[in-house]
Amino acid sequence: MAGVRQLGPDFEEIRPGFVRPELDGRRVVIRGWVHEIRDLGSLVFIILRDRSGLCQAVFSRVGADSGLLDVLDGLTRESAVRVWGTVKVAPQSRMGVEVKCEGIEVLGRAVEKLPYDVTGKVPASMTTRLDHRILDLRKPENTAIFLIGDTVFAAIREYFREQGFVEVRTPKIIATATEGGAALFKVDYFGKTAYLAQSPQLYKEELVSVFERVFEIGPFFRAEASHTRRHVSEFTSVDIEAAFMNYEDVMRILEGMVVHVVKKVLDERRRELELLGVSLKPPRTPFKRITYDEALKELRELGYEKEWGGDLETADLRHLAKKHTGFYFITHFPTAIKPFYIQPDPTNPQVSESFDLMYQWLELASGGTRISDSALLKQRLQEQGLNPDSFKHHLAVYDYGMPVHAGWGLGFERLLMVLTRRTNIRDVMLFPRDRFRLTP
RNA sequence: GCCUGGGUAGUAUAGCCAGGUCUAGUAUCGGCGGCUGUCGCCCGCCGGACCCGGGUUCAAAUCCCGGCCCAGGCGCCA
Repeated sequence: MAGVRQLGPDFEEIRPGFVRPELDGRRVVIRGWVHEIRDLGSLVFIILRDRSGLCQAVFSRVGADSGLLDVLDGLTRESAVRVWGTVKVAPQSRMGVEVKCEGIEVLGRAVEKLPYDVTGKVPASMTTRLDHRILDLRKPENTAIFLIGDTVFAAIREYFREQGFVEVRTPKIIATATEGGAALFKVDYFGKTAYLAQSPQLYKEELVSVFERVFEIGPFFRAEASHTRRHVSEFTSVDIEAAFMNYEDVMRILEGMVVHVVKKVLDERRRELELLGVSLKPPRTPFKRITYDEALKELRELGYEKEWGGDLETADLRHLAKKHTGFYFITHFPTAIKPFYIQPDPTNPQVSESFDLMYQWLELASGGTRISDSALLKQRLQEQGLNPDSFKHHLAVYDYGMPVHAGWGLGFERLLMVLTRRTNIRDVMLFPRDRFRLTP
């Protein structure tokens, strides 16, 4: 049976979440953390927890030896313990089953006064929670977020393998800004100035000329002084790049990935979704697609006049979200507001073969067809005020047979926010780094 | 970088506008005692706080100035 391991003829090891009425009468050993203690005098109820769930252990003080009484008297919340006893169906308990225990051993003692209320009876501010993040993560609903995240990682990798993509890792310490735009963190690199990478963009493009289809899941860094619920300085990006594809091809790959991820989470993380109170269903494909021009028209209809050529601002996206719920694409942004490597539409170079994946007003991903022509790429670099000399290694690759290619980058944590219905990105990061936080 | 709001026991808050009745209230938490069916256990007793510095005033948690720290939003972006 899942979660049960035979230890010997008399005792099996079992995890708290796997204690079920069907195991009535089994002699078990359980390891976990003390989630709650309800001491009624002669009777002591201890709720044990590990990431699999909770179970109730019952101890009787009547007839217990002094050693057991001492351990029970000194027991603290959140201590790591091992208990042993017999599983009993217990109609008088809400869980319907409990473990009638004979013994307990403290494996790691927690102090009496914990830095904040781990039971959740009293809410804690984000600052307090993050200052004591390990304790905070032990709350079942917080643990659940990262168990779902684990499944999302696995589902993404599985999907790309099926699609013939090769997982790669690109440098995170780089010599020059890759795209301009976002501010970079400067680091001292043996006396030279280097930067933390803001994206794998140029490397992944180069790599399609070797592997055709690549993807990377990795950390990237932005030194923006942003202070919002959806920005952090270190985030996880899911990036793909594929040869012989255009923006429409990679949009299909992107929506396919989202659907695969949702299905997998529904399959494997039902308990965690329930714990979070989230009901999910796989979105229908294809996702809705509107062009930048159509977005401006819709904004105008909603009473917000916007001049052609500017980027869609947060306020605009919030207005658009009234019409577009769930996932949708905005395509064909003006070439001028996109990075230099985005392919202009050949029939109308003012607009580009680009797209953003939105969830309501939250931007999840952006991508497009890339320029594969060396001369055009140089021209675009210059038009954006960048110096082609500092891109000479990159440009050289375009002389060695660079195919047509396209790709996108998706903010992993933003996707996890959507899947777990969290409104603050810090909730879905183990140890977030933002403008004002560098520890723990 | 800019704008707005905030900092009171371990945690979360009330009090601040309209200074004195604050010996700073409540919940949770922790300690001690009681309880054989708890499941946000319950009951009794106890413990613990006004961010730092300066100023105004007979009197400051409350008003003013400076500093430090935090939250949210904007711009930018994933």
